[in-house]
Amino acid sequence: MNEKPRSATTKDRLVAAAYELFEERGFDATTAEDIARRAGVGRTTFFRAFGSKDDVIFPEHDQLLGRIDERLAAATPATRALALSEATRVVLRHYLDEGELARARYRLVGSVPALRARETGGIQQYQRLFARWLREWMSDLPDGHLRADLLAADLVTAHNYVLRRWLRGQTSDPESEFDQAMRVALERYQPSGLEPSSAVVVLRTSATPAAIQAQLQPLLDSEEP
Amino acid sequence: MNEKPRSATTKDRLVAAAYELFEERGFDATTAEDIARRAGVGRTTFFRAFGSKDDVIFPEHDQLLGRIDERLAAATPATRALALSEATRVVLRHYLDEGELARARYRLVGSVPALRARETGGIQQYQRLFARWLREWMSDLPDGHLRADLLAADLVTAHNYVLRRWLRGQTSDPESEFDQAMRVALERYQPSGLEPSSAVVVLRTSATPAAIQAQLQPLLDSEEP
DNA sequence: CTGTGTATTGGTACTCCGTACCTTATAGAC
DNA sequence: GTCTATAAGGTACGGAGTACCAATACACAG
Repeated sequence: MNEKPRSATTKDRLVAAAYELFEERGFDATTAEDIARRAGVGRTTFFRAFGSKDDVIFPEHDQLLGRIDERLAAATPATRALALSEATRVVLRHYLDEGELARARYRLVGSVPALRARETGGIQQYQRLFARWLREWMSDLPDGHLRADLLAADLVTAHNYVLRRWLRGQTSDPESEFDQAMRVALERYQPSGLEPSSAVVVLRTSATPAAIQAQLQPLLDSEEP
Repeated sequence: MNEKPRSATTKDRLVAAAYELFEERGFDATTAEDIARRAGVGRTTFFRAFGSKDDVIFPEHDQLLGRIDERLAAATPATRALALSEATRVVLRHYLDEGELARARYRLVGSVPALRARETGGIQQYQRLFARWLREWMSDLPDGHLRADLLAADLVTAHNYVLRRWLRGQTSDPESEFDQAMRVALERYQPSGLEPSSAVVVLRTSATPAAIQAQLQPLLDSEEP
């Protein structure tokens, strides 16, 4: 009852045709009919597959938002900092996996103001999702809601900082730059007034040593890689 | 050689007509011709005054950006924290002065996704302007560019936090909430690893005591109000 | 194989946005 | 008065997005 492979193929052909034409003649000079024709389908089919011309460039945000939400929902109070970092990493990995497609989108969005607005709208959705969880987690701190909004903005900004460096080809190791960026961003996440280098870990005494090790390892890895 | 009063009146009538119609029948159900007709002008005149239907809602961003840029350009190394706070306050004051108009825009933008995207695009412009200055000021710190981007995001986020509370009628003293929000946001602005409660002040020895007092007073005010 | 219901696609027509271009009118300059 | 410049209205056009209808492909029961 999901999508059939044939349907995915049609969408993929449309995306490929769109990127080709956008790079050939620019976004504004390309009509929806041009894209449809090159993909070998009718104009109607194009608008059925993508609600608008912009949507060809920005697909599947909803899916990413869902994965972030899942990751944050699974966090325990002791692992929240890690969950924030990992949820953000989900987005980074998505773009890294896209490879050249992500770079083509970056070039395109950078040259078309209308698409820029659309992209920042998508980014804002991530930020609001993070803020929703963080407000819940930090609501009893002084200025908790404000600090939650700030941390959400920092996470998204740190992500974009690393992503854009990678998109521009300014880094060959985005993952470790991302680790460092997350460390800086998460300086804001200090539930109590502890030293930045300390950590609070809560473990069930009934847990096996192996389980404890499994939970601790990623925390330690993210501290000193 | 600037605008004539008559021209301003026409634009004002169009803005008023647009807000009326948007609240009556909604944004999408209102055509550009409807607005022009109610304002008593032709459709062509509407598009000459505002480049698009969205522009009726978001005017004069360029002017605000210019004032922020001026304020930041005038900062000396010792007064940069204050300049950041004051530049952000320029934006807040602008919306406070608009009064009910700002609230009408807020209601409208909240209900029309297309306008939301447009608004976040404008916000992003502020953020990028702050980031441009901050990158210059912080470029020799470790992770300076990243920290500059984060602080820019924090300033904009803190501003929006207070502004939205005021727009929703959740505060009667936005200015002092803004002071507190700026204090929290500027925690990120620690050029060296000093205690958060300390400050670095550089003064010319040739300055008169009165001039020193004038420069110090706002800094002290923003520390402990 | 045939008939029937269903889902996907293509086609046509429509509204509206935004732009280009042309015409008109109003207001000074002389 | 005429001449010219500037603001305004009118018309026409291309393209986005929507609604609706026709055609075709497909599944499956009989």
